[in-house]
Amino acid sequence: MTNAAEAWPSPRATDGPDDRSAFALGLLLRRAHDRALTAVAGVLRPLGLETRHFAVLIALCDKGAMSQSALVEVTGSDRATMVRVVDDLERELLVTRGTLPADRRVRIVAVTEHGRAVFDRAHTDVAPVIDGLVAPLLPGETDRLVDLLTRFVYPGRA
Amino acid sequence: MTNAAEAWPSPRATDGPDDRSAFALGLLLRRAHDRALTAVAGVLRPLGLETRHFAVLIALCDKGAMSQSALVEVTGSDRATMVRVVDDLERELLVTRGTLPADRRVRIVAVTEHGRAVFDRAHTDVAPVIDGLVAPLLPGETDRLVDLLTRFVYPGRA
DNA sequence: TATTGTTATACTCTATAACTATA
DNA sequence: TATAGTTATAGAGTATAACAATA
Repeated sequence: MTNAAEAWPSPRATDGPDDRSAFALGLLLRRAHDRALTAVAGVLRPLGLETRHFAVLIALCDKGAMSQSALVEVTGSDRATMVRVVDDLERELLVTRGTLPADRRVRIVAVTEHGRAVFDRAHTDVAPVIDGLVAPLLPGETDRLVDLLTRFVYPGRA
Repeated sequence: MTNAAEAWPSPRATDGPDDRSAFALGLLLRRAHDRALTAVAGVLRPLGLETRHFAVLIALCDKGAMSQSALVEVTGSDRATMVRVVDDLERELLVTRGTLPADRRVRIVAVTEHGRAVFDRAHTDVAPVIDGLVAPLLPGETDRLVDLLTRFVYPGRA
């Protein structure tokens, strides 16, 4: 944190919570994501997980086994990355790769018991960090933020 | 960057606008940022700009000339990256690097007339895209989202 | 022909540290 | 000793395309 104010005669050379225009929305989203990523990644690291592994575990524990292509959709990553993420999880025995008889191209990824235990542990560790992240918001505003972001990300859905 | 065309619309991969828990906040922020980045970057590309160049131009046009370290603070990038971004902008004659007599280590970055013209053009082109991005939100909700994100990103400020 | 998953490769980004010139 | 800026480099992340198996 440098004292940008004395850097030049610009009245407010510090950064920009004052700029409320939608124009800064992209930058705002980047910083928000960065803040959340840093905090959550720090908690997951001791468990040997990265956020993308955690994202896959969330999907699997929340919605059940699904194909890798479905996981690609849910997490928004690409299929090449998903192969490596599932490789990692499989190596740690957190998930298994099964086959779908109806379509033998598809690999069904399912969480193991051990995987669910690790997820529960991660869940427990991450929860207070999330609470800390949203601490600047008033009660109810977190749900509001999640609601707005959800509708922003998934247009066309109610 | 993901190809939204492939990820959407999709048959029914059971993905997650239903999960409203704060747990998906990180993933939600990633997808939201990705969506905004893809859209804005597409508009800026014909102008020879990337979003980080645009972020610097926004700061300079909005708050006036400032040092590179101040730009690092505003944009949230690191100083090594900022050197290259300012290099790019300087090469295109969009900004100039000046010196601060009081501290000759500091390089004051100022937007040129040409730079401001390009910024205005970019601003004009990006505005409707932002409007399109926030179209799923009701009137007033965009300001609400920006407000919540701002307080999320800059805790400790009113 | 199209799609799922896989692999290999190339490219971009970022993080880091070393270096200068100033303070 | 500390800071602003610069440069070089290594590592991680991502995109791309080619490929095999299946539809």
